[in-house]
Amino acid sequence: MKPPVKKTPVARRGRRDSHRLTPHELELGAFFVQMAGILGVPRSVAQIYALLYAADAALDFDQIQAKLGMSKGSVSQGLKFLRDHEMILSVKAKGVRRERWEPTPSLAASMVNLVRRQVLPALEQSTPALQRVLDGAQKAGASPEVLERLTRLKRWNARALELFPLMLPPSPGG
Amino acid sequence: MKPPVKKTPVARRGRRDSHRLTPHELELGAFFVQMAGILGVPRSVAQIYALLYAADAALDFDQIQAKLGMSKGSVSQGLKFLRDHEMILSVKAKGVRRERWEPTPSLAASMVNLVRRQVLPALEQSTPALQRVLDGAQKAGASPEVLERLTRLKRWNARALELFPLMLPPSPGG
DNA sequence: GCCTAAGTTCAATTTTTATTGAAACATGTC
DNA sequence: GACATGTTTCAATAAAAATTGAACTTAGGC
Repeated sequence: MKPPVKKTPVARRGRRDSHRLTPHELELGAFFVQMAGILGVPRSVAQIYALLYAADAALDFDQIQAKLGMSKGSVSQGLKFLRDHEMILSVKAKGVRRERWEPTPSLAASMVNLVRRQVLPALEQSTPALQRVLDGAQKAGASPEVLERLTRLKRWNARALELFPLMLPPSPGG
Repeated sequence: MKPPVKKTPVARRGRRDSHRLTPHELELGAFFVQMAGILGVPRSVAQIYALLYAADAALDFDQIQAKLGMSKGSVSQGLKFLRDHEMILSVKAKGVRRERWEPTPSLAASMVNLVRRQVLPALEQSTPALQRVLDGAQKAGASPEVLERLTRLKRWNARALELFPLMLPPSPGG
């Protein structure tokens, strides 16, 4: 599995694009990349977010691509991801086609969104699955210990499912 | 990035090893694999854990290998991971060389361990990094908005760092 | 309504991560 | 202390995930 703390993310940097970023932009990038790693978000997405986060003004597609030295495809997909998770907002001056992007006010809300979308569907799917597992074990004549374990697991899942929305409410602003 | 809900984990199954597992063992395996995916734990580890979780008695190395049809290397590394994270216990009859394994009583405590080990080091590393970023931005004459954002981020990190050990205490049994 | 700049899609490729298996290493038994 | 059994290590390989870039689509100004 991926090591607890990444060795060094040298891979794609060093291919002469880092000179476009200030040292503190780079370090903030590394921070977001690390956090993103924990949440299973790809590094390119984290880099885009970090760039916008440290930017004095909203940036457009080409500025992002240029600063990070990344492909159109990645920028497009990255912005889509960030949009879908309500982590960035478009700032549109009218009469201007080109969109410009800035981070949403609340990073906390953004992260909550992210976690919820990963975890909630999994918990929901699990409820009937665990019931089936328990039934199966019962019919197969499993030991009391196993049945007890599985029952606890099911209860745990149910409780998580009811607690989760309370901890991380839908989106009442941030 | 990995899709929110895995398409189908057909890959390595179907290579004629699933017939060794009952339907409910398989389904529990799928459940743990999914949860593991969210936490960034490889599927082989989740499969081993699921197997032990649904087992009436502690299992040894060879039983695990046979039931899951997986290599010695994977079993060894998987058990090491689970041991390191205190998710399984060895049940040793004396005079018997071979170790046998069962899940630790508290799954909750196990998962807490897992999350802590991923998150805490990241948070700790981040504290000085974010300070440097803020300093850098200040010296570079960043806008008040950016400085404010970075300051909030730093406070957030500090708070997470102090709250985390409280939410997920070291290991007072479970 | 046409033309072009802006953005998206997706198959091919690269990069990263997980798994395998054979050789090396332990450890209990006689 | 030699042997056999049980386990770990790690280089090679396979699988999964991220990234690229060129072809395609969309939207806006004229």
